[in-house]
Amino acid sequence: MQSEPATRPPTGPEIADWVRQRIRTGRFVPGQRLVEVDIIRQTGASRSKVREALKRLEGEGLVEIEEFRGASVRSSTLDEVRQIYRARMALEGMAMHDFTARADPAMIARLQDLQDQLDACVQDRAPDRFGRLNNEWHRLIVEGSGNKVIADHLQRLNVPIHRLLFESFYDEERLKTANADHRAMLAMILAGDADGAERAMRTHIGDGFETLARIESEFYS
Amino acid sequence: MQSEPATRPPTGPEIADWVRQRIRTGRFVPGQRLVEVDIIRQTGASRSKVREALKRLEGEGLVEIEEFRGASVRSSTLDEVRQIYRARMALEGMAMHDFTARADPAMIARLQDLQDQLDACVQDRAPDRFGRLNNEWHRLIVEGSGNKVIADHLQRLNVPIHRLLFESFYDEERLKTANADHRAMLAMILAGDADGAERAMRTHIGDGFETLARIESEFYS
DNA sequence: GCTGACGAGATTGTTGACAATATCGTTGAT
DNA sequence: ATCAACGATATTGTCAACAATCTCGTCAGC
Repeated sequence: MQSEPATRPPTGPEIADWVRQRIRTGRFVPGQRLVEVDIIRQTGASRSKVREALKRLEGEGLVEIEEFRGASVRSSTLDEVRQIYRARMALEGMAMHDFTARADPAMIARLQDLQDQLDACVQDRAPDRFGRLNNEWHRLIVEGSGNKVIADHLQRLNVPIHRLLFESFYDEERLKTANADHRAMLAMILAGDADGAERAMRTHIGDGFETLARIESEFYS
Repeated sequence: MQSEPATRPPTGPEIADWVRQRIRTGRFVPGQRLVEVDIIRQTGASRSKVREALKRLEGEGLVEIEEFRGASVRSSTLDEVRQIYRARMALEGMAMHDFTARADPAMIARLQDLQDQLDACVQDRAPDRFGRLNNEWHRLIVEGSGNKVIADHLQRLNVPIHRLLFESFYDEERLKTANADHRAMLAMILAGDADGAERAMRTHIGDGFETLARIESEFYS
């Protein structure tokens, strides 16, 4: 980001992205304080923009701001992660319902294309690529539902997942079952079974939380 | 708010509340520009605080901020209101599900108490009071679900409903059916039927949107 | 009369300085 | 050695002045 020192200074949302990314990849760990001056030095932004970005991230629940102590990366309890997943089940389930009901042929084609690539990842045991394609799959459903309000709220429901957890999230077993879920949902979409697709999405996300919880309990034992 | 000129200046969130209220009660109408200096004069806050509040409200979707043109009250299309209600169906439905599953006796007692008061409102034809108690009823369900994440997101899902719409929202017919819904849900909660209660909540909110849409189409014809 | 350029005033965006508070090492008493 | 009071430094919160941009009335030219 600071490779070209002569470019325009970053805007507020860009700083927010920058911090978000660093939290996701584990360069900022839970509890770590986010000192404004450090972020200014590393990004070249002005203080107002940095403060604006931090406030935004506080709204997303990623950082915590205490008066006169500044921002620090929030560490969520397992129970809070459960609540986040519960909200995702509700919203993404609804998105799946509406996606199925609207069923644009072009969208379905894109979904099938993605599905083929996901199948390939399972065959090749490529968990990293699978993770990215998986994100795209979920985003496609949400965008395709045509509900921007739900899309907005889901964007703010990102779990502050640590790097170590992430790396072990997609073991071979999980990869297979997740992909099987995807294929089952695709079938229901093609059949126009909106209620069934919604239920499937909810259990799919619920299973994701179970997996995460299992890993976390192993991780801390 | 400025009745006592010697009190401490209002904080950011307080300004946000102040503006929110004025939008809800129709003193700020959709499209109206919110000039920073005016808000400063009327609330006694500093400019930074006002700007902070407006940014927050932009995040909630209540106001729109254009560069060098400032904030104005956003007017949502009927389709966007539909999306909002769709999100509320998903989240409040899930909240109802979890509330039923957790079923704290003290909470249920409070709910029954509220229900009695609502019944009285229907008898007395007191739509204003009914509206307030209705809000409380919904909030009780959400709080009682124990999911703060969902509670947070629902708080940001308030529809910018105009005063005129609001006044005709609770006609006698609507009052009766809404209250019947509430009583049916209470029965399901007592029976421990979480899935049924969730479905009932979803259709209840869906009906609310239908009513709103019907009024709006009458209003603009 | 109509149109477009122009400029004064109004409004928002940004920056930097200053105030308020926390942090942390130091010192001195017990 | 321990601990509390203190002070220097670091960090955040607030505000006011300045810069950038928009708005709208005015006026010259056609």
